[in-house]
Amino acid sequence: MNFWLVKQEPSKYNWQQLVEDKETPWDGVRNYQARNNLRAMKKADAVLFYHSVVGKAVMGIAQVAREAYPDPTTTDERWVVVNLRPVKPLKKPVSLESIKCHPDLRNMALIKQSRLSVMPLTEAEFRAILEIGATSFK
DNA sequence: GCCAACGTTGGC
DNA sequence: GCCAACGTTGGC
Repeated sequence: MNFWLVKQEPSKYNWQQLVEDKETPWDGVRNYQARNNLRAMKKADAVLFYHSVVGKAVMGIAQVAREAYPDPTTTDERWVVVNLRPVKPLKKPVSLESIKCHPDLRNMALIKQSRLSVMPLTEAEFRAILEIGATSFK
């Protein structure tokens, strides 16, 4: 299993909407690096959902329900989406501030490359965030 | 609202 | 292929 983090401004699409939708295509990615990460996602990979700009916190755990396929919101064949499904919310959202304070998370792409919207995590990073969020995950 | 970081575009 | 100009993202 691989570990990922996706981010979105909650005013555009947020964790609560994902919970209500049960499953959603992660569309609109228009950046090659992020696109390549989407392509590398495998079914059942774990994906943290981060709210950027407003909230600035990891809200919950999702999983890949469907691997990359062409983005239905464009005819441009360069772009792809995956489907995400909510797994569980974090007991406590993990703020950007607390991520920055954690010694094992200082090298996360979230911090080093703040504009990237889809990024891989190491398992250690994934586990550390769950620990801060007081949330278990098998 | 500002600005740094970064990506894209287009002229040469 | 280089680089200036411009646009976007996202933290502060």
